[in-house]
Amino acid sequence: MLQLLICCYICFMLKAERLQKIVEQIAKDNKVILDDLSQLLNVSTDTIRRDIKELSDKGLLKAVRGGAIIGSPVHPHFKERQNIDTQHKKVIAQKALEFIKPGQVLLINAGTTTTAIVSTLPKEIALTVITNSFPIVSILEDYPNITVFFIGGQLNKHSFSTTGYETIEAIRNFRADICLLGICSIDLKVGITGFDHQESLVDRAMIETSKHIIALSTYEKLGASDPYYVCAANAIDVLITEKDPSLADLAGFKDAGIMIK
Amino acid sequence: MLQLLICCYICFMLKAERLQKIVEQIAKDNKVILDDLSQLLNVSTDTIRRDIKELSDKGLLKAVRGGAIIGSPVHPHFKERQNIDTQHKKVIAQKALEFIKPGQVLLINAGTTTTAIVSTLPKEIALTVITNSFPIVSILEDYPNITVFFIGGQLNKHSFSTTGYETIEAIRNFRADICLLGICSIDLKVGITGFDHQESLVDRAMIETSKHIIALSTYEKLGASDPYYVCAANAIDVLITEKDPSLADLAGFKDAGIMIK
DNA sequence: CAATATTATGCAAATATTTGCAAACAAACA
DNA sequence: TGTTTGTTTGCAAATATTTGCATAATATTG
Repeated sequence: MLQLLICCYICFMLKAERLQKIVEQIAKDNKVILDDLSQLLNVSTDTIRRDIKELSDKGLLKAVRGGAIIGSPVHPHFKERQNIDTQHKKVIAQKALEFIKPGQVLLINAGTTTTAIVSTLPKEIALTVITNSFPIVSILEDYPNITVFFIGGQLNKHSFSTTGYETIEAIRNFRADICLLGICSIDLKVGITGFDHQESLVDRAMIETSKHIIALSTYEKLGASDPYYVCAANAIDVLITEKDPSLADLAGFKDAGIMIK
Repeated sequence: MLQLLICCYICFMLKAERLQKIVEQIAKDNKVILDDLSQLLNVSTDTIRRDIKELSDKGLLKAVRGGAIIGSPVHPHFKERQNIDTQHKKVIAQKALEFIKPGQVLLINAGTTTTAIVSTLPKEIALTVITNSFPIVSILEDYPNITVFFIGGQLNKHSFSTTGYETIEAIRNFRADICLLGICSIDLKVGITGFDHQESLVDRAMIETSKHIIALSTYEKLGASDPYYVCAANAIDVLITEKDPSLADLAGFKDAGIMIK
């Protein structure tokens, strides 16, 4: 402890280093105290508070008055929401929210964009969410009015989701109002395609069992294509990107009967 | 207890921590006494009273005159349970390991004891694990040679697992070599019983579809009983506790044909 | 019913958090 | 090099929460 103190006192410390030390401390003691950290890391309590807020947003700990305590017993890896805070995804998430109404049944596939949407849902909203994504279920743990059905199957250690025969069979037992579909690529002619065969099959099953499909894609993925076919472009009802829907590039999708947001 | 006292007396304590300790105590003793807590946690009785009211509002306990008792037959939150009895759970985990051989198919239910076992598995072991526990699947993410099937169903926000019709149906599609069953209570006459109805049903389904059943229980749960029946005591093959298997109290189980470890 | 113990409420002091702001600093670019 | 842009950090005022105490209300017991 003294070593840590000396080290921190003498040498300059990167912000990332500080965050790491906070996470380490939480892992060790199950808690951190704001003032202690402030002294230990030689920064103001304001900074520590902001750090804790940041880590809390990522789901790595739980901010409480005066410090922070350990979050859920779910592995941090499942909760890492590092890549979802990008500006683009926030914009898409905001746009998607207006389609989601209390009481609906949502089917949500695994991906950083859909995870971003889920993490921006209002805390008290009442919904039924069906998903095969572990990060999404870890977020929804804290939503008291959301009933969550998790779709079982074989764990896919790369996408943090389940895939395979059991997953697809399980999906077919549901019927959702809206499918929120984070997609790899979409092209008017080729349709929606994906990078992972198993996930493509899951996406297809989700589409088939949902009344309305809302596809989520960053602008750069438009017109691209990947190895595995999911569905035709006009199988979707709404396409949300981070750009202005009146952009010329998007006209083709509109003509195909897809609502652009 | 003395340690707790000293700790609390010396070091500053977050409010959130205090609330956790109250819930832990409830989980352990089924009750808390207001004045005791006040002394133990070094705050006024008013504060404890407000704490109890807060927890009672959340449904984690039931406020009664002079303290609080265990609330509904809902388990305290997993988070608050995970630190209880850790030493015992480590011992049980070590004993359980000798039954697990490479190549086996394991069916594992949700609970802190089974989670402890999984986290002590050797990193390179090759297994197939079927589970409905989110903490367990999050641990197994890092095991390259373990194939994981996750059993879907409705998310149970208290136990971090899935339960319900879909879960039970999905379990019936598997056939496991070994079922690792963390249990609430076991009594020779009454059998194995549980606190949560849904989880009891899941446990039963797991038992029915496994060749060998290894039940895991801390010693204090022996001879106890809970509201929901799971199975007869002799339905299990092995019972592991943290105590020496030659203890007199355990003789009855041996006579019933259960191997004690 | 009276005596006693327990709980609820209002209040004020201490403490923590939020918010806006400005200085310091770093990265990108002409 | 200088300028711009964005991030990080500390400060301070406004706000909110927590806590213990005093007091009133309520429940328990004989």
